[in-house]
Amino acid sequence: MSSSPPASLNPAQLEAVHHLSGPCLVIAGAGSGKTRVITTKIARLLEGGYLPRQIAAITFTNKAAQEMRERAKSLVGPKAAKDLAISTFHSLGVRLLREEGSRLGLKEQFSILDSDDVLSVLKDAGGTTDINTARQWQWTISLWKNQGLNAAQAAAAAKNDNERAAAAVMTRYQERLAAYQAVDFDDLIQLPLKLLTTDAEARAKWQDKLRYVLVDEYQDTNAVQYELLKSLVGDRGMFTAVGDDDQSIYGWRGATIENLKRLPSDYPLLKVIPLEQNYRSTGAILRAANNVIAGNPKIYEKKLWSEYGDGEPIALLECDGEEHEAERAVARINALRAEGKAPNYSDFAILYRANHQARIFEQALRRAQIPYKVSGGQSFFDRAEIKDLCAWLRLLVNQDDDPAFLRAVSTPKRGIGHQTLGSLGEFAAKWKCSMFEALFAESLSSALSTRAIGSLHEFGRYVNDLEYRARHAEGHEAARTLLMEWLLDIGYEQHLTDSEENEKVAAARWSNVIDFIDWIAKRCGGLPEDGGQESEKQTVLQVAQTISIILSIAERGDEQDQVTLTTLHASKGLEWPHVLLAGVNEGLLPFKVEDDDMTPERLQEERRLMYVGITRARQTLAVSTLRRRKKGRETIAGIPSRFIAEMKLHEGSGREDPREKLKRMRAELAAQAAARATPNG
DNA sequence: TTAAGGGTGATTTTT
DNA sequence: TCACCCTTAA
Repeated sequence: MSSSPPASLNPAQLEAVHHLSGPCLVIAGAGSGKTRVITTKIARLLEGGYLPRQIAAITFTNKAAQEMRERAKSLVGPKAAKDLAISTFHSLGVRLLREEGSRLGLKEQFSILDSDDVLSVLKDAGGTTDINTARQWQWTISLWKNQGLNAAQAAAAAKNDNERAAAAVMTRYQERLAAYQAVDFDDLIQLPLKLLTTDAEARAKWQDKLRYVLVDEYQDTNAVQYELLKSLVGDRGMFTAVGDDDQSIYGWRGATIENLKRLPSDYPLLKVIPLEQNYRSTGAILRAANNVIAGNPKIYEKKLWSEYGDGEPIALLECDGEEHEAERAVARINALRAEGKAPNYSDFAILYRANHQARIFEQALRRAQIPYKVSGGQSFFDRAEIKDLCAWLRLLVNQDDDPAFLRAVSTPKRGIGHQTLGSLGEFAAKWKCSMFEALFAESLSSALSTRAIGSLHEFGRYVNDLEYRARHAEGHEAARTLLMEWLLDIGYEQHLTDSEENEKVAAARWSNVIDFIDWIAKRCGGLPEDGGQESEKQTVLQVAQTISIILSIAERGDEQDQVTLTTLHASKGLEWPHVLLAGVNEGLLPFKVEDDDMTPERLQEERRLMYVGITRARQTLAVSTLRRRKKGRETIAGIPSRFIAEMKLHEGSGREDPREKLKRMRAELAAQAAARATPNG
């Protein structure tokens, strides 16, 4: 490998890559090649003597982490790439807690609850069956945790009855997590921070382990993540934060751009490097983006530019209602394809503010027989009933899977409540074993009543029995029989009817369950294939073992030639040759519900959302707005978003507006005449 | 009185 | 699309 990065990096990128002596903040405009900077910098660090495992690159999503590792691999080779500590905030937290959790009284195999698990613990802890109440609590508690508040502090900060109730539930919730030896996603950040701030030995150890830290999407960090980074990098402050204040759109879930503002004062040696050259969009698109974002106060000055030509002017589509908007979107897609400007359907994206806006576009695209995919919607496997059953299967495969145990043991309810599970959890923590293992321990009788132990044993025996049968049921018929027996044994259909008021919903859930059973049974084989041959038979247990792999492949529906429909939020980080921003109306973008006062901060975040949307486009951008929209039975006037005016579509290049062009030419002629009149000043 | 069916309204989401 | 509310019919 050459000693210097590829010559094709621009000066700002080079500066960002080569600044190794201290803290570095890269303000990476949209499409400015930030991933390239991060991966090149990793290569540079390796050359500078860092070991791969000493370099931590932190992202927000698993997908981003995976992509970064891939990109790094092509630059530094597979061996070094494998050892790099590239991970999400949360998986870094998991790593820390697995290794050091004992210092916080956490057993090594603690459980991580997903948001579904959290919801059921909250329902239980708060004594409600109402999902919306529980969701409200979950939301409030999570925000508090993201601000670094514990239950007591939250109680003190609570401003109204709802918040006071949430704080009270939070206390019980935390007790329960502790008893189960479980943590939630927020704890994966909060607890490592607690460890590093209270335990000097652990802090020194980890600061030594991770010598250099790179953070991607820095503008999305919350208060707790800021503190975690701060204690990870210590006084040495060897880190590179890469982010864009103009793309901070997650304030509502705790991200704070204070983290960007604070950085220079917390690290006086901080080197701030803006990346302004854009390698993605045409001049017209960038001009509109710059014009819109100019309405926001700046933290760091930055203006995107590119070497590409001005390109197509931005199209403004004024529509008579949602149906019309969808029709025009379809027409535009067909037109651009007919003109040969877009060979593939995957060159198009339709972006909108709220998920439900996808519906009407789906209808229109289906009618026009244009393939599309809606990203963001929850998949079949995210449904509660499917996750219930997956928990059972996971437990069959691995009895030490505590979250699976907790879910299976309590769905359906079988007289094993949180008291029993709490004691079992404590017992398991004490003996450093899984909850399932603990359940058969002799000495458990000292911790639990005979009756509780009886129920637990009954459950344990049933799981073992089921595991035995699953090991032997082979082929789709045997599988289906077994799986249906299982559902009957645990009374799952009854559970659905009991837990759901609405009979129709319960029936729909049950039908999902049947689909899922069929899906597994089919995978157990023994069915004739295309060649007439029977497929190879597998046992239910074998299929259960591969289920997580199958699920992750099943999710991969991309690679297809389809138009993308997605929310503005989910579009961040992506790009398409042709983008349509839909429903750019007051009330929707910026979003506003009746009688709420829009704070300047809220409006600014909405503006950044618009900015993110605009900068997704490479070649053409269309912005559609509703002149009329339906409200109930009547049609009301739609007001175009203020952001449309802010784009200043008729200013700038002079190409779109002949009047502007004329004015400029006159001014130029006058200037020339003036220059001739007074030669050389 | 109850069930069924239409109409309506909807922030944004990852771990 | 999905959940909820209100109307309507038996």
